Amino acid sequence: MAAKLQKRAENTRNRILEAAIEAFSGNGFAGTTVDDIAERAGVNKQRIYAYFGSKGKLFEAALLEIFSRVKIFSESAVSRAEAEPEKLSRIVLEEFFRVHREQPALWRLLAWANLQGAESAAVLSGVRRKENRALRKIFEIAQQKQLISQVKFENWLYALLAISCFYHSNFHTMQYTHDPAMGSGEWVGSLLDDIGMLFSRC
Amino acid sequence: MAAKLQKRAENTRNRILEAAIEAFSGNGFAGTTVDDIAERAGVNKQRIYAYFGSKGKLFEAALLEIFSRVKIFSESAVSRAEAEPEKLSRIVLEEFFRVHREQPALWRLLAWANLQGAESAAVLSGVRRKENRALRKIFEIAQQKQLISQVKFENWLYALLAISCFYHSNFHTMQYTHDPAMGSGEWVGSLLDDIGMLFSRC
DNA sequence: AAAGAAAATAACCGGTTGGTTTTATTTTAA
DNA sequence: TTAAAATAAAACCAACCGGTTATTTTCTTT
Repeated sequence: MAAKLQKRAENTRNRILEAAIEAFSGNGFAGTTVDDIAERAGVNKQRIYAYFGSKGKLFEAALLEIFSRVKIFSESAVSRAEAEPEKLSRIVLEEFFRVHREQPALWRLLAWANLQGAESAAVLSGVRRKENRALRKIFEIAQQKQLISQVKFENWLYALLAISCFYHSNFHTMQYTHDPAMGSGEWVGSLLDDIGMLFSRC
Repeated sequence: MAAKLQKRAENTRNRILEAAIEAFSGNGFAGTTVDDIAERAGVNKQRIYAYFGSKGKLFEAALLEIFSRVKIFSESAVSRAEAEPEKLSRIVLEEFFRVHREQPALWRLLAWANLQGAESAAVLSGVRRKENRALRKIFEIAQQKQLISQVKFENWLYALLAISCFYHSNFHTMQYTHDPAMGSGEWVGSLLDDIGMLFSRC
């Protein structure tokens, strides 16, 4: 870890990280060259090794960085959920869809990392714990009010994460194997309606 | 397309396809070398170009091949569903989990293909149409019997596909960002229970 | 303002790998 | 026997990781 960087160095480091997110997200680890990252960042290649040590460690840094950049749950969503707790599942789902649409680098980097195996994933240890705890509280309140059926929080959240992430991460192939209309806004709307219905209290 | 190959040639072609599935599934397109595939297949590298033309076309062939090898729905599952149609969602979900566990090459190749963009996905055009139709019939019968709530078949199937595929394709990272216990059999059992509950009629 | 430290660049290279093609030769099947 | 199938070996050219060295620019401290 670089102990104390000057402002300029910090800026260079950030530009490298930003470029790494773009490049790795787009082409994966094996498909990305260090030269490409250097060029995107407008930085000399040697700086990459100076600040991150190796291509592999840069990938891990990029993976960690994307999590710190992406807020998975907006303030406005929280207030919506507090105002209409009976629509909690639908609101959360909409948020997840929005995040994945706006920040494709998130699901893409995750997908690359998972395909590569367990190694690079370890940097994510404990990430998102705070957000999950906050969401759990809202969930439990809604459940106490009998607005959500008696399922475990983990399973409920897992399903919403899966349904939103999978849409983006399998978009291309699912158009051929599932439904060619998947790309339209109405399709997503109908999906959210139906899932929201299934997830509301029985 | 090779018009009429001798038995030996057919066998060689199949060995290449098998090796390509293994290699591409494990290391992705950029991470796999043609030499590696040739070695796995026990075949001269030149044969690959003779039968498939290029690394890219071989990838597409492997993607298509894995679909023809994987039956997504077993006979025994069909009979279970006919015997207990009220458990249809749970049965289908179990089947999907089983397929992805037994044939990781399926979700892996799909994940690589989706990350690469739209190009290689086009070979999948229409694949699985027959299976989807068969499943739709079972679904509609269960819905007429009021055993499943009034959601669209596409949305219902989409959710089950997402929940089962995402578990495997995001297993490593989700252990850190969601729940370290994800790997246990009880975890999956609990998930299937809860999803099955949510998806049964309200 | 000058000196010294930190940050960044330019340019190259060494060794390796990779996709694809070619040529010549050998094995197998009809 | 003859054609198809397969091998062996090399070659081409481009790209890539990681690192080095020498030089220049910028910042901080005195």
